Amino acid sequence: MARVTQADVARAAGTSMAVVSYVVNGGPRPVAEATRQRVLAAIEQTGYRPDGVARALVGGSTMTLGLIVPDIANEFFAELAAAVEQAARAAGRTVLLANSEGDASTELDLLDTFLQRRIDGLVIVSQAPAAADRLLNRAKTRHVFLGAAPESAASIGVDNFGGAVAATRHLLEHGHSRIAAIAGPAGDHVAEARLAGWRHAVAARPTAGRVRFVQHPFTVTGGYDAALALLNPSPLAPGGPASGASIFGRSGPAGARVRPQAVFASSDRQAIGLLRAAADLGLSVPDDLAVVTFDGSSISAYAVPALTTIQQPIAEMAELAVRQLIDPDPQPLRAVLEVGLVVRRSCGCPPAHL
Amino acid sequence: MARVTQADVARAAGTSMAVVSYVVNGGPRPVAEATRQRVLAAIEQTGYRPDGVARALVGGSTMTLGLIVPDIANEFFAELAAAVEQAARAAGRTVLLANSEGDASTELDLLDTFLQRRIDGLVIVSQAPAAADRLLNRAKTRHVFLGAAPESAASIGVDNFGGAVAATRHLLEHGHSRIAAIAGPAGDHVAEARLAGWRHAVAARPTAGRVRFVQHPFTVTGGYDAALALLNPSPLAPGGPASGASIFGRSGPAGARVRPQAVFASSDRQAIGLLRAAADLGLSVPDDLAVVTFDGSSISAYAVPALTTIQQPIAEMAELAVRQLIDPDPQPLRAVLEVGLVVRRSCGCPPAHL
DNA sequence: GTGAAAGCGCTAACAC
DNA sequence: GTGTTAGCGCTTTCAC
Repeated sequence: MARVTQADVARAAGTSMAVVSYVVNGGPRPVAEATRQRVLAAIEQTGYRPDGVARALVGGSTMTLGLIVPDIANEFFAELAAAVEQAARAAGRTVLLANSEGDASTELDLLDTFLQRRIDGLVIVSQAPAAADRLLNRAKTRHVFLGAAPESAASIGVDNFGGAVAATRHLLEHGHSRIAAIAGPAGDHVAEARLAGWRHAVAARPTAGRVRFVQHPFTVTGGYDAALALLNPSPLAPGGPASGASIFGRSGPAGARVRPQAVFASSDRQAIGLLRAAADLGLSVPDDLAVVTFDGSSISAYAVPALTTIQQPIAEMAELAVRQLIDPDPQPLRAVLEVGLVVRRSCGCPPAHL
Repeated sequence: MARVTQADVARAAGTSMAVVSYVVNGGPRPVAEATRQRVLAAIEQTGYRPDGVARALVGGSTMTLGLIVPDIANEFFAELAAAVEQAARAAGRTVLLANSEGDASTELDLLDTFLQRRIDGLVIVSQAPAAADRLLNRAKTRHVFLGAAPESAASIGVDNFGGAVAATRHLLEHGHSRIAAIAGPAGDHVAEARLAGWRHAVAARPTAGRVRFVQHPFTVTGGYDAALALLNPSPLAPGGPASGASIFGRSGPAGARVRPQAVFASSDRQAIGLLRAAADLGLSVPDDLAVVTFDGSSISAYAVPALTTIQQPIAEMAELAVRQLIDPDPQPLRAVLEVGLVVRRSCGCPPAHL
């Protein structure tokens, strides 16, 4: 018993393939009710399932959306993937997933593969937006960038600057004046925007005194190292990561540093590293050190203490992206979504429960 | 400029479609080197990319593997997905991902969709193994179950019992005698195996006195609730989840309970909830309460204190699964992989660093 | 070594 | 309302 095809159904129903197609697809031609029933019965009886591959070949659409992220094991992207898959499924689409591993050339290879698979559209957190955009345009494949994106392409981003400002201000409102920052890698678009937001907020209170920031990867170890650089009374060992200068001038010799009262961490993962470093240094969060972070991934809620964070609207991003990809006539999209402050324990606000 | 097809290339190279196919696929017939070069040039010049859909229609294979998990946002499954995608990519396959949301009927729908897409094989963490197996067998689609699986199907599991024994023994070795357990939901295959392991280990030391366990979902809140039930001196509010009896007889009235010195948590997520509950109750981990957990997902390393855990060999599972799916002649597979104890801080062992 | 042609399973004109 | 038929882009037999 090989694959059941439309021809088999047609035979069983005593009709033609075309009619079978019409009832399966509800068109484009009408079918008499009686015939319809016979076909339905035949489908039932034969166990026929339309072949998506053949369908895609003739019809044009594969009903498949691609998703490329740097690392699906990262909770932020995992949550994004879950949201995209859900939105796609709700729209009857299936999603092809791949990790670029943060590597531009891997990403381009992946794109090639997806294009050969004739995906209908792509959601991408890109390492090489310009190149990706070019490739996708040439293939006439719809796509939306999340985060970094070329000017002319559809994209969805969040207000990184505004979020960082809000986070830092919240710390300011707690009465802290020495608020340091753990920034993302230099040159990263998102990292720079968040750093700028922090800068903007602390600059508003010149009494803030010596304010410092360090630039580290968006990882747990990145946050750990950053925290050590920020919190350690002694200077870093040679070869350690570079510290940023105070915005009020170069900070004094390490021995003279005043410990920050609070830290704005640019990502949840970094904040997790910071928490560990604080624990290692015997510092209590939020009593000795207040912390606000950015992302709002589930990890921030699980941490002890729970992290006050700037929440990204992941579900909204996913829905918007999917909608854009399947919209019959899509408008140019260049969304910047609002982020919200989620107050939990790490900033020093009163405890709330799970 | 529409899609570039093989015919275009053939025309440009002054040859036939068949020859183009031969050079693209390196067979099945030989091609003269000179012709080959002309074809290659034509491909380059036209920007031809083979169409995967058409290829799949005739060839049979879509070079696509499916992955169905309950929830990709769960770090354990996210890590699994990353590993599966990586293994698949290394083998030239692409992965179609979907979330069953822990729901059997959603899972079956998903299966249907994947089958229509003609996936070559499927890796599944199933909610309805028997039904899924039947469907997949009927469609002659290869598949491997992770975790719960029908007897006759290919499956990969881990030694849940042995892992739980090792975890509990480690706690015993720390000198604790009152070791409670947070089990997964009753009826869950994996949960039962881990619970049995804990039982086995504590039974070996009858001096353990009153040992208790509670059954809760494999979630952070499940762990939180479980911890409250285990650690609170006062009885639970009415309507709270049921507590298991002591294996040495029903435990006494709540007021008379002795607080456990240690807890074996059946999953990392539950342990995270436990950590939070302990903090809320003013209990220090590991000083007041030692903890060992199960899974070894990244979250366990990030927690403060870092969690001592039973690590599942995720990469190995993924590689084994993918290999099984693409193996030209697959042997029946019924693997039970070993798990390892990863010692960190939560059990009371001396601190180690990030 | 190369090419013509027969499908893979389906949809959608286009006739009837 | 229903059936015939021409492809969709590709692989692969089979002749030359």
